[in-house]
Amino acid sequence: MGYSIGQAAKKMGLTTHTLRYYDKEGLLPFVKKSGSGLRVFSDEDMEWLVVIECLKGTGMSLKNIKQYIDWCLEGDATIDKRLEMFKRQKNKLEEQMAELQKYLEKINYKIAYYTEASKSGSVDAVKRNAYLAAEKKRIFDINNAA
Amino acid sequence: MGYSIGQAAKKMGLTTHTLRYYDKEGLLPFVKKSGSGLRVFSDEDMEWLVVIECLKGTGMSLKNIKQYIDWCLEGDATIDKRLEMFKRQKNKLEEQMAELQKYLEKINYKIAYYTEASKSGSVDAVKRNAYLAAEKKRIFDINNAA
DNA sequence: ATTAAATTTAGAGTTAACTCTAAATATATA
DNA sequence: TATATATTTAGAGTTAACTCTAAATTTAAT
Repeated sequence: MGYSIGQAAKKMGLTTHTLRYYDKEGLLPFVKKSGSGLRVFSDEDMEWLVVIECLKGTGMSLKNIKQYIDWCLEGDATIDKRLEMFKRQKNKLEEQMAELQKYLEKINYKIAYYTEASKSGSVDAVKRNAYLAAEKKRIFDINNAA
Repeated sequence: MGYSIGQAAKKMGLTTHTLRYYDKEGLLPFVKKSGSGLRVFSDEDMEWLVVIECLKGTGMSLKNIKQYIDWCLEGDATIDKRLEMFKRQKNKLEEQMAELQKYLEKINYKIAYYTEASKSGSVDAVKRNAYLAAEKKRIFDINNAA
């Protein structure tokens, strides 16, 4: 009915070192210890880890994640702060996704460029390809609108 | 017809310190110096910076970015290596985008959860909301299929 | 009951990517 | 031409997030 730190780490794709580090940093105040002092992760604890992973994966620092967890411990008085935090994180995430979309366009250009270069065995010919030159200007020119 | 390091930094949203650091790490072998030793960034150099930013923004280490730049300096013999590198980076990027999409679902759940909690002034009532409980199980349960 | 594997702690060490400093030189502004 | 601002270098310092170690204790496997 509970997971050892090793089992929890495996489920989350983390190391036990990392989980103990998170605990030391105050990110896992909800994880209980057994009579002999071993950490026992419940299913609910695993859900906390999923939230931590989500915030970390969207670029939040461990310090700010701890802030959120502290607000949770404080109770209902912090509900609006937590709501605002997730709204801000959603905005940040949507900006990240838009940024990645632009990176994808650049990488697709490079793949097209090097695919042509590979065919002809040289980049010189590709530099005279009008379509790729126009795409390059559109996608990479720093003086275009951001 | 060329940018100073300060102008280049401003255009890229970086600091001059960072550009000099990149240069020291071998990422900017193409940037020329003026007669008196000042770096002069051409438009083409700015395009290199855009590529570096793209690779960095999609999670490539500066060390691996340098590897790519070294291949470019080596010439046509490395075209296929460069093509494969961008294909790998595209795969990585698509995985990242899928991951962010999943994070967005989690954050949207949290916003729905705390919006309800904010209305009632307490999280307790929300925990009895059947729809949110089902969504929580679907979105956060570690034992569901990844 | 042995043995092997996992866990505990405190604390030291590592890594990547900056970030800053100081003193000298160069460039732009009034 | 003064003065202010920008740039140069080498090298030191910082930060976040791990990552590892060692010695003791606990748990699981035979």
